[in-house]
Amino acid sequence: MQSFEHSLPMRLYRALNAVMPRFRAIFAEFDLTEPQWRVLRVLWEHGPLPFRTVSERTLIPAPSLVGVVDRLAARGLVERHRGHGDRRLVNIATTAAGAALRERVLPAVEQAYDELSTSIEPEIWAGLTQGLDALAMVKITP
Amino acid sequence: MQSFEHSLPMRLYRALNAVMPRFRAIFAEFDLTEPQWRVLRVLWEHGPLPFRTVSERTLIPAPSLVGVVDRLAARGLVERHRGHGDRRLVNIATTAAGAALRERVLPAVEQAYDELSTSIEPEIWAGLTQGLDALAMVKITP
DNA sequence: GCCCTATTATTAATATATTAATAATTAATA
DNA sequence: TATTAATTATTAATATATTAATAATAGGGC
Repeated sequence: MQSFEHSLPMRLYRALNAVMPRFRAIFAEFDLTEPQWRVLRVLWEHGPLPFRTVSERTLIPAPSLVGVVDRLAARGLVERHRGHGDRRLVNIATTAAGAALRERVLPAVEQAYDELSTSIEPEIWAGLTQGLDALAMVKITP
Repeated sequence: MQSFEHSLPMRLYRALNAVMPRFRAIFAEFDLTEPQWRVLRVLWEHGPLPFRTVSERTLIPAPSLVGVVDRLAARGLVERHRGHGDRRLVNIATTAAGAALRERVLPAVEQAYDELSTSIEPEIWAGLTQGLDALAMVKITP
């Protein structure tokens, strides 16, 4: 029986456990959870997007995203707009308040990210991202 | 603004999203969730362990682990035993049924793991695990 | 135009994550 | 030894993940 703690999934989870608390502490300063941050982050980068696209780019499952958007909308940070052509679609867009939040949150997060990336040797970092991208392309053959 | 989707955390999440569904499908065949599997897995490997140790080795936060152990115990797969020396401690152990489950679950999981590891070039895999271990040691300086 | 199928967002039900608080016990220390 | 502090498991409250089901809409074939 191979060692559980040395398995690839546990290594992935440990890496996330080591890295994310630092970022979540920054999100919490602005009363944002990590999924809420992800939604704002993709909207800041790409502008208004269909619900489904937000789900795909944030990796937040659609049923979870419903509640995340609900809470962001309740705080006046994002808005839902029913699609004009296809009326099944719902577009998500930041409000003025949601857009303004960017100038306060992004710098702190980007600084933490810089500190993270500079704390790893460039060759290690490169091998890591290369391996992660290879994993992400693994064919799922159940 | 750096691309969100190319950030290291999102690469980690995408890698897990690509890899884990295959394993969760196997767990589900035996009516096990992933956290439930992790608890059984460490007990199979190490024998009875204190609650706190199970939490650390499975990476399941203590408050979550309470419910996970509750449900495994309700199904007769594990048991709680109050510590004899330090009566704050709670030891977790598999029952006979929990131990027997191992012979049915482990082979399927190990086969899937073998298929995963052989689907990645050995050098890529090595660079990946090296990078993940480096990340796991990153000092958290908030 | 009608019927069947597919897509989209949502709801429902259960399990887990996260943070803070708590009860029971143990250790430390004056 | 009496009291204070620290540790352990648990509870509570809220948010998210997961799977299945559902309502509304859209498309395709006839």
